[in-house]
Amino acid sequence: MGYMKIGKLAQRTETSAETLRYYEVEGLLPAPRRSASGYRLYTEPDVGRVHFIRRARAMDFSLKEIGELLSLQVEKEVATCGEVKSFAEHKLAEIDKKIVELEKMKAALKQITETCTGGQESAVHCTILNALEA
Amino acid sequence: MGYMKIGKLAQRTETSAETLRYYEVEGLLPAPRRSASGYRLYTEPDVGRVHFIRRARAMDFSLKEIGELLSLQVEKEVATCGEVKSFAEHKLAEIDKKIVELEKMKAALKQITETCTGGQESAVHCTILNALEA
DNA sequence: TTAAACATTAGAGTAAACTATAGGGTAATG
DNA sequence: CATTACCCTATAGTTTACTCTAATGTTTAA
Repeated sequence: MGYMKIGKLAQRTETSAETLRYYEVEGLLPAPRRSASGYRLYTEPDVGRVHFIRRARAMDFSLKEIGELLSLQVEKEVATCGEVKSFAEHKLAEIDKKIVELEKMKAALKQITETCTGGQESAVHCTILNALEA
Repeated sequence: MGYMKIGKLAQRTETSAETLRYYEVEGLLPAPRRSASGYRLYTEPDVGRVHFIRRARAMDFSLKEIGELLSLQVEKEVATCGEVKSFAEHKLAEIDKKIVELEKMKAALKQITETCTGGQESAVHCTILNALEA
């Protein structure tokens, strides 16, 4: 008990079975146990792992980057705390950079949506178009 | 006078000539005048248009979306300011969501770097999944 | 004047992240 | 038991946004 097949995992993580198999090929998901007939049998922690992947993807992390983040977990028996810490710090800096970039984008877009009336009038004076041109 | 060939436009917009030709094929740049020998001859407004495209790309608008924005621009008389605004607001919401998620991940990583001693012991307690679940 | 730098086209290649298809076997339902 | 739903592998196709190649013609500078 406690095992689920790929369809269930797909459903619970709002992913397709194809994508899950793809993640396995790409090394993001460990090859799970198999049933006698060869079906993949997943466990609860796999759900968390897939959720993590999906969340990171939504943040535009590449699968490669996600793999690196996840490797923090896989190698926990082997890696020293120091290694993990410096890796995490490195990733932290990257994330900070990403946030800064997004904040810039946000500021630019916000400025233009705020000055735009959003009304029915023609877009001739719409600042979004003007702002993007400037 | 006043005309420039593709190399010049590429240089002034920090784009490659290939990319400019690609934008033309994709309908983002209108087919320009040609010299007697068939060279593309661009004018000043083309610089602005390419800048517009590059800016929008930097804000993660897809080429398709940019095409829509450009057509709004072309149809300035027809399009309403509201149409343009809701377009930008949609993008803004997407960016906001990404930032929120990144902040979560940042917190998780920060927790790791703070609880990690950075010493030689095993990293069992240093996983990002644990941190995110907590 | 001739070599380089630059332009043209058509078409192929690239990378990432899926998504779909074919041709099977297995499990669950009535 | 049969039918439907599900799973398997291997492989091919898709999308986006370029990027490169080949074969060839045109400008420009020494």
